[in-house]
Amino acid sequence: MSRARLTDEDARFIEKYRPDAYPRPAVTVDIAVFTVIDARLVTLLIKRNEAPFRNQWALPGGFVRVGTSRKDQGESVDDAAARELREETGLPLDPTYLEQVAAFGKPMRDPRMRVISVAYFALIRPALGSLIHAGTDASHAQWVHVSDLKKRALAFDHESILSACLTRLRERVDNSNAAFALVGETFTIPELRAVHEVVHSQALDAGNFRRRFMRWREDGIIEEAPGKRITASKPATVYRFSQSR
Amino acid sequence: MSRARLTDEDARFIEKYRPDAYPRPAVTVDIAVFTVIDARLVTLLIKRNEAPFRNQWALPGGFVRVGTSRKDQGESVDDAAARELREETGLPLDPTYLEQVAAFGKPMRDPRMRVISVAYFALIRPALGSLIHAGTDASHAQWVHVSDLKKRALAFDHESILSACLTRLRERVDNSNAAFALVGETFTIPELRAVHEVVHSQALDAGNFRRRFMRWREDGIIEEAPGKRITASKPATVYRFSQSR
DNA sequence: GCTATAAAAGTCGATTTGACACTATAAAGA
DNA sequence: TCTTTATAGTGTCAAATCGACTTTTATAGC
Repeated sequence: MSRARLTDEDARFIEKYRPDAYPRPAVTVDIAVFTVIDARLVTLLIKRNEAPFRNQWALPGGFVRVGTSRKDQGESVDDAAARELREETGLPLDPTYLEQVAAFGKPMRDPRMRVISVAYFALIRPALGSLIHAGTDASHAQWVHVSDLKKRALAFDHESILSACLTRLRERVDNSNAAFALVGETFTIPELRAVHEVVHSQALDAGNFRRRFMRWREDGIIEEAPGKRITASKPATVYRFSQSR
Repeated sequence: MSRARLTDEDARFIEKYRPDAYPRPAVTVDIAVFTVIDARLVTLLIKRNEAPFRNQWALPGGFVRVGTSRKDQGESVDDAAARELREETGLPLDPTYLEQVAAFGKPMRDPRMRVISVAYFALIRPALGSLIHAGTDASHAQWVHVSDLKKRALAFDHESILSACLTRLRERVDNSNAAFALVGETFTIPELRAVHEVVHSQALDAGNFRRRFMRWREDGIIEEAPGKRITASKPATVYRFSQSR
């Protein structure tokens, strides 16, 4: 498919176009960041230090930077999500996994003004997860066990957003390569199984999971890595994800 | 989960808040409307009669109506999609199926200004599909065979949007009840099979599809309806979708 | 009535899945 | 050093599912 061309007429029209004719919404991104800490699925919450919902817990996120001219239209929504993630977590590197979930656009979801939010979910490797908490003020950012979320009241409609992100996460762990972003660069079969178990909060048969794993291996999705993982009992074979870009 | 409450402080803050601090994007909805006409999957395209991309084909859609005050924040994005669908198709009733697909937010996707678009796909029953074309100016709205889309250049990034909507449609036909929105209120097994075939553009084994169908029936998703569908050969049993709201 | 056609029903082997038993290998402790 | 314990890794089996295929049945059209 090739995109339709802009005509001279278009160019003239655009030159004259005054974009202030209609009121516009503010657009934000909100990100459900997941990782696994101590064999439990956790998500990052930020304590707001501004009204509205000051001192309440919310998902990390912020406004999409929109440029000030026709030529400079600012950053993409995806880039805004990646940037906010970097800024709020303080992580130097790109997230292992970042995917858009949906736009949330009910009126009055923000009492200040009309705000439409695009939700993302991000996955962080377990080892990095602990860094975030250490780096920032502990009272400002907090990893919260997903199983404890029911007790929490979140700002805005972030409970709905988080719920949608969780559903999407579970779907991706089952049917795509998302789970590999929740283990280390190298991992054992039981480690990967633990991720699946913790995401679905249900135990999986070790033998059956291994069979499934071996099919991924045959399909070239994962490959054996050198070394063995020393555990309290029999050492486990170590693997790595093949599509490491 | 209960939402966090607004405090008095919030109320005072909101009262003083001036929402014009940062530039905002325009937000639109774009809708891929699908139906089946003459046993082929088609989507509705609209010929733009304004710049940019004047006289080019585009997906139906339009701007989300944002209110002018804190109290009146306008319509929800979902409502905007339903409204645009009504307006552009002229159909009096609600669409049988309308689902958000994703937000498209790259800068420069609209040459006039920064526009973020939320994409939806809608499904229309076959009988109603023909009405639309008849009702509007034929040169203005057109049902296009999905298999012929490669040849068409569409305005904006509507080719990407349409492609994402098609992918989602196929996923929903396979794994949810979307297909029932592409047959009549009552339908036969072969009619429903034709929908699956046309969406995936591949023939399905009649016997195996029937077996799958019968499992849906056992699960109470569909139920037998009175009467028989008269065909050129053996009459077919008629069914209906059970969850008719 | 005969024929063509498609709905409807049935068959069969291959594959997948879930539940479970069994074996192998290391650490830990007596 | 021998035994225990834990868990990685292997194997088995029946049930469910799936794809390809055959057979029966009911109707329209000739």
